[in-house]
Amino acid sequence: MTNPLSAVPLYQQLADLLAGQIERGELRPGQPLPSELHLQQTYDVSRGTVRVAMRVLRESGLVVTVQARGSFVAER
Amino acid sequence: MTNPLSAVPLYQQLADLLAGQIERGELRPGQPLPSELHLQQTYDVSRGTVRVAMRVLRESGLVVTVQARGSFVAER
DNA sequence: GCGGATTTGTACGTATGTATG
DNA sequence: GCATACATACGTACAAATCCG
Repeated sequence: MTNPLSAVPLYQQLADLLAGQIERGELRPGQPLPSELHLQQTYDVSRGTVRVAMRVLRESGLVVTVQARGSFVAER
Repeated sequence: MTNPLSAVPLYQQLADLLAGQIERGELRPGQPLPSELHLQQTYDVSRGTVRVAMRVLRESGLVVTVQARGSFVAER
């Protein structure tokens, strides 16, 4: 899914991919995103890359993360 | 200098420490901060921890980072 | 209330790429 | 070409918080 050879960093590709799912309503407000482990296995990237992608999404206000619970699509 | 046993994360302690130097004028606008390598050796933390601290400072608008040049105290 | 499983948080290390001087 | 410095990406380990039986 993600392309390691692209000039776009993997973490950005993953963030874009998830942002797209949110914007298209495939992931709805309040709904949990897949866990870091799930994302890392699904897209074959390291957990660190997943975490950076999640940070990008948090900074753009798309998701909210709670320790030991998960990340959720932000309301509104 | 930083305290690994504190409840405050190392990266936050380092960010606070550098922010203090900036706010006290020990580091002035436009002036470069020590390199990641220097900071990691000076405070005996990993480069990853230094990078997270620098990210905190960037997000708070205190510093500006330029790849291959360094991080600088933000103007104003 | 306890213990284990799950999930995110912190911290470390290493390797390689990119840009600057 | 070489050295320096930040960027990306991988890995590991353990801590902290939550959830569930």
